[in-house]
Amino acid sequence: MSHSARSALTGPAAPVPTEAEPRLRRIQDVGAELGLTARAIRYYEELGLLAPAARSEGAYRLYDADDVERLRFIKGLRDDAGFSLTEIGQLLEDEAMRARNRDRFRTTEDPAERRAIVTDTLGRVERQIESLREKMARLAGMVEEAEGRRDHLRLHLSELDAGREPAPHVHTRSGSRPVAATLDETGQ
Amino acid sequence: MSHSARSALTGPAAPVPTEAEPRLRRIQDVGAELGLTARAIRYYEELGLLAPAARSEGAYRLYDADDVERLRFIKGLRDDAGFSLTEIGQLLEDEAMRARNRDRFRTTEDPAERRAIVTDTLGRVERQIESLREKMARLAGMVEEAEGRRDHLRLHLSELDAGREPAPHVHTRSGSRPVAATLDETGQ
DNA sequence: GTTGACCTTTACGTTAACGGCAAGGTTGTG
DNA sequence: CACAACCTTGCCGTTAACGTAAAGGTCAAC
Repeated sequence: MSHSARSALTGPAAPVPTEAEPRLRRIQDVGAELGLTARAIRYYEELGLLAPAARSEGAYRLYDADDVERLRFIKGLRDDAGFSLTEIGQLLEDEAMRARNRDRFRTTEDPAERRAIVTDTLGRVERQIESLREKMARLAGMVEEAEGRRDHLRLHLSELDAGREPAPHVHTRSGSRPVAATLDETGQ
Repeated sequence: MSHSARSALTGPAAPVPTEAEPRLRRIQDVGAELGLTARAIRYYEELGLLAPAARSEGAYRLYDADDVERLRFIKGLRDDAGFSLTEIGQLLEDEAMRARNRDRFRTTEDPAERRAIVTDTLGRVERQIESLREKMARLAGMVEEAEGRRDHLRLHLSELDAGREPAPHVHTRSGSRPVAATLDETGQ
């Protein structure tokens, strides 16, 4: 029992996983998992969204689980939240500061300073949340509007099915009232 | 009572609002209200997101309230939901079909056909909602994650304020469990 | 120790979503 | 009618976010 097996699946290039080591992965491997190209990842590093990755002896970029998490976070901000890379940079700058704060926290004993650090970090996180919530709220507004149209159509349809003529067709344009309060979650 | 007044405010260029007419506005006017440049609006028309606008005798683009609504919708999809103009094109194609369906609906008497049309329209709206909800759900996930961090920090802070040392610092990395279930909506 | 898949940097190309300018036409007002 | 402030259609420029190709180095496996 020395080599054999798993070479059939992994091809001619794979980092050696010894014992309980940090588990470092190469760029394309990580990219494939996250749905990012190697170029995109390098670009993010170039923009400073990631710290310069660790390197192998031959200068290959190597990523650990934390790096992958950060990349996943970036991809989330981009795809899910629709932030630009510049905006993401802001949000991550806050994150970087949080990391630095953790260090500062550990290297001081002064309770007042510690409190200040945590308070600062808390503020950053809260602003991050605020930023996300704002987007969500506006998105929610659009969903509600669409749901209003949906409910109107459903009503219309049930009237048709009842064999009667459609209602006066109120033409509920540019409405801002809270439609569909009781019907919430009726779909699917 | 013939002219006078309102020329002091409106400057040397404004469409004449007679009686109860449709109220048509020029491109920059509309753009200013929506936070869009004239160029952007023309570009949207060029991409087919808007139907070619009505024109004045001198070929000026003229927009009515519906056009403005549609533009507001587009801007919402872009800024709030973060969709690309191409994606917006898809969503609006569905909307265009809905409009055509309204016409088809009015020009037929066959109840079966009418039902089919409404059903089709309903399907489109539901897909639109689905699309928005998907984005919202992922965004909500990110918010929850951030709220988890926030709550952790708050706890930490209150411990500091109590004069004690911080808790073991659980290092809750890459967590996927539903943090902060009971603490929901504690902020603001 | 040679291969083949992967990596490196460098650099130019591409697409989306407009910005900006030129050259000229239109409109409401004085 | 003259004027300022808008508008029109080109058309080229720009920024973001990568794609892609070149020229070469690395790495695990055979």
